Amino acid sequence: MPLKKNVRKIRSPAPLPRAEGHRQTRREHAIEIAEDYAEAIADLTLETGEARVVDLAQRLGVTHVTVNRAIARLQRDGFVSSQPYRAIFLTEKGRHLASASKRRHELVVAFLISLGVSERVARLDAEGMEHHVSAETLAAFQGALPRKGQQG
Amino acid sequence: MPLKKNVRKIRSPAPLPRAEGHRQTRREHAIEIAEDYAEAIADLTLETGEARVVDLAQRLGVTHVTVNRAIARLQRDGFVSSQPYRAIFLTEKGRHLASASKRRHELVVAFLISLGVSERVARLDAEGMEHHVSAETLAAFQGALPRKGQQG
DNA sequence: CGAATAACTTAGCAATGGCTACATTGTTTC
DNA sequence: GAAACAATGTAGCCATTGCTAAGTTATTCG
Ligand SMILES: [Mn+2]
Ligand SMILES: [Mn+2]
Ligand SMILES: [Mn+2]
Ligand SMILES: [Mn+2]
Repeated sequence: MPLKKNVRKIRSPAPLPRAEGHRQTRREHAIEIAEDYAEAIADLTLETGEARVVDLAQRLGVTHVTVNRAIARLQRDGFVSSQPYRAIFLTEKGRHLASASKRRHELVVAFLISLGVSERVARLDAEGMEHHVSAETLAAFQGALPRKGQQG
Repeated sequence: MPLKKNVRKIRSPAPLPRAEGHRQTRREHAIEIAEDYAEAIADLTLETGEARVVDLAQRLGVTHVTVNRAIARLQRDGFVSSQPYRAIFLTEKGRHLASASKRRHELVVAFLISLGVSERVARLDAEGMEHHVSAETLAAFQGALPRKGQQG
């Protein structure tokens, strides 16, 4: 029997509509690429002195064309600055995003390893999980980490 | 100094190229919607007797049009069967996906709560994290869960 | 220096997944 | 049974994110 009218349901204390989780997930996905690129650009700059399109493509597992267009979006959104045929640089905003992302990423990896997950799988899973770990959950991960309680 | 040729680097034991994590993440994102819809359809069918477009839209936080097109893709991929103006049903394949997804989802929520994360945030974060939790990591979550070691 | 090569850019295709506006079909209600 | 309404479907828009093919620019090397 389709087309049955929605009955108004009586609820007690507003129990977190399920849609909220999906909305949050979509929001996180919308900035995920910015986070991964920022991290990669920061890493490459540190490791090799500059971030080039080809190296980003290699590291992210996409073609250089995909990187090119992503960089254009990141520049539009204020995360990087770039000029034609030159290397890519993070803006202040981009550096902040990179360092926050990098810290969270490494914490997630360390936490998974501390749980007994193999390093390989920890690194693979963390690449996706990291973007959905809120501040509260990150703090819980950090708190559950064995030693060096400070932050080292 | 841009346009510097890539130097061939000498490596020892093949240390998991970083691109692999990003590739895995993209693969997971490609089936994420199927997983969430399968779960939602199974839940609604159990709770209210059938899964209707409006109820799915409500639960997933999108418009009914978005649901409609998603259902078309799911049917194309063999996860659901549907006829115009009728409710939506899971295929065998869809039911399997739903039950695996539901089990993983609930385990992730329970694990986060056991870590001290508030139920609200646990539910919000789990909605995105779940799709990136591999079998190995899920087992580690389960192993770290307080009691009822079996699976209840 | 000029040719070869590597890196980068541009053009254009496709799938996904969101939307609004409008059309159609079932269900309820009078 | 017809009007009103709820639900579903269709048309068409847009942004993102992947791709291949072809063109352009910078670097390197003979
Ligand atoms: Mn990532
Ligand atoms: Mn994700
Ligand atoms: Mn779920
Ligand atoms: Mn989910």
